[in-house]
Amino acid sequence: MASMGDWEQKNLVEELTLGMELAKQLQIHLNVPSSSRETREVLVQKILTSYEKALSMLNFGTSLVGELHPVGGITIRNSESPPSHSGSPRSEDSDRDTRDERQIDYGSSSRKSMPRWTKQVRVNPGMGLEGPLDDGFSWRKYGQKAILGAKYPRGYYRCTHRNVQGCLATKQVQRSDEDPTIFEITYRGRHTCTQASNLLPLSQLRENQGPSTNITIEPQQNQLHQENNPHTQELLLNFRRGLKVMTEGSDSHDQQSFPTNTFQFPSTSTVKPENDSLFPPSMVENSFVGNFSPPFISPSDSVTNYYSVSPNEMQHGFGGNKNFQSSESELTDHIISAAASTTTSPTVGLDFPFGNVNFDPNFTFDNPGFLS
DNA sequence: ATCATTTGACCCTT
DNA sequence: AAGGGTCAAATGAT
Repeated sequence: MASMGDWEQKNLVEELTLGMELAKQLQIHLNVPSSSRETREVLVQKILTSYEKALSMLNFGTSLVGELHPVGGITIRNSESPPSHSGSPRSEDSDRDTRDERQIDYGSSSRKSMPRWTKQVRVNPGMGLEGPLDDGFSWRKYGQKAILGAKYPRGYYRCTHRNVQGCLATKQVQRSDEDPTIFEITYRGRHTCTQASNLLPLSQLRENQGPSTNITIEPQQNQLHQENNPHTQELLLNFRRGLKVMTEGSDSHDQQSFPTNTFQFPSTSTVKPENDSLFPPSMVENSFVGNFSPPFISPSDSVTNYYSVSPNEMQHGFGGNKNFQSSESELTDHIISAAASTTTSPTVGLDFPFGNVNFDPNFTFDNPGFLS
């Protein structure tokens, strides 16, 4: 992978270390009867966030694999093939997706070589999404264009910090005309902005490691002007609280290569609701898809993930899942799901190999083989 | 006043 | 040449 700056690497190590510490705490809490479930869930969320951030820093190959079965939550599907099989009718785009990104070149800044991956998000009709389920990144819309053969226009977003920090991450949101409840989101490029790591300041996290910590991954000031709806905040809070971690079928997948999966809904985003053509009010009251994107980028060339989102249920919980994609992208190792903390399993299943891992502060990610 | 979105024009890729 | 992607001025929102 491209050389990583010292600053970034240091942050990464810090993040991973923090995740480990949190995991240990969780382990302790699991054995303490007096520990509330909420506390545990908070820890889980922190862990997930921590690893999420680490992955984001790494621009590591994460892809959503497998299925999620929250109580009406989100279904995630991953596919290497164009998404037409799952509802998207626009083979042109899909073809292009698979065509352009045969080689990933993280070191190059050329647009062509930017990593790209696609996921699909389904929003069950009949309810509006309460708030911006976002990926922790701020997106700014810079264009919208009608696409040949598509009923709905495609929205173009870039990282808000493009100018300030030169972050080149972009995403496109395309609503499926066959199934208007499905939105195809294509991510491109890597977030180089510091936003990702600022979402959950380490200092803040560490201050809140006590038994009665509250959610700390709350919107930072830079987003306050954008989404002040208390209801929205509450929803996001619920998302976080509802996060559950489960693993499944995690037979023997190289656990040394971060078999973690995370999905987060940081309440930070500056993306506004889409216009009606893309996001009818009947479906989304607030921008959903516009904000719904994980802060990670898959190194695989064209990965399609499929989310089925039921906003009703999402009020109770949500979850996501992603895996590092090795050569076997079919693997469904770990599933992270979020479900209502009041309606689902009261326990958190954590099979992550957090055991006795220690991170060497001098560890270098240039280490050949680390990522392979 | 500042920042985000909209939208037509322009550029680039195929 | 056609279509997709981006730019940037106009407009809107805060």
